[in-house]
Amino acid sequence: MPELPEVETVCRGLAAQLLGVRIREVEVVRRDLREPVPTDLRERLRGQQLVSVQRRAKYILCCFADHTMLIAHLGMTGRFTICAPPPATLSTHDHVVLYTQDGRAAIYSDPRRFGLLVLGRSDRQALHPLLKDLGPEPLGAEFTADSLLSKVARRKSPLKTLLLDQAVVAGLGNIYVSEALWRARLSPSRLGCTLLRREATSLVTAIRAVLNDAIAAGGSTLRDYVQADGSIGGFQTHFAVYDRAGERCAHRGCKGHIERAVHAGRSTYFCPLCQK
DNA sequence: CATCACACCTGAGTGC
DNA sequence: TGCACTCAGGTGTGAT
Repeated sequence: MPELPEVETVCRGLAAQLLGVRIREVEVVRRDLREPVPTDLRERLRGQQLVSVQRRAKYILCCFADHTMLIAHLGMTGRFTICAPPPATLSTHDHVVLYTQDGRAAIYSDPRRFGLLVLGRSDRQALHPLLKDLGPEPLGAEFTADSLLSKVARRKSPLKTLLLDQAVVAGLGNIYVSEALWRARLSPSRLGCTLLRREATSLVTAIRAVLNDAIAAGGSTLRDYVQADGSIGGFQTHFAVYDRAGERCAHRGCKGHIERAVHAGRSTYFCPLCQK
């Protein structure tokens, strides 16, 4: 579910609402997420003041005044929403609640429990095991045609698979990889080692553009995803290819129809006529 | 190394 | 209405 634009939107919502607040209490309903919720989460966060909310790849990083950092991942179905006042009873899949001193609650929910909540230190962020092997941020200055080429030039996997690899570029998921390849007119089946320099340039541009468009729309909601304030995203109506098998290709003058294929077990959508 | 099938878990949708 | 089955936005593991 939540890919970079969705996680970015959640981070912005959390930051806008919660920067500077103190955690009054922490309630852990169940610990068995993708990794166990740390047993000392409550004592580490209680009384702490939130000083920043950042995103790295698909991770939400909540940094507190003493450099304690809460690392959250939403998996496929996770939500991180702010409630005021806190609900009288929690829902089935609400796993962890942060109650603030000003009478609100940040609720972490995840039906499938593919997400996680763990602790790290904001002053040693880059060394954390979950973060240390991530590739460049696609919206950052380090992500260029050269840096992309250096990571894929010797790889024999399809571009679809490579772009899902968080060590190649950090934050793309199944939807935005299909959308970016369509915008760049590159076939998802093209092997990394065949990518030309000018193609890498268009791919970098396409990735940036689709991510920026999706962030501007508040992300994409297929089913579970909501922003921090509970509202749904708006980009799902702008998909050119994702889940649009059989429809006409939207590139001007292209007579193709969108097809579905499978790469590494995941659906890929593309136009066989204009993506080369 | 690189690649890939599979597992993790729940819920929604489909077809009978 | 119920059941069996497939699929889903992610990622870590282990086999090849």
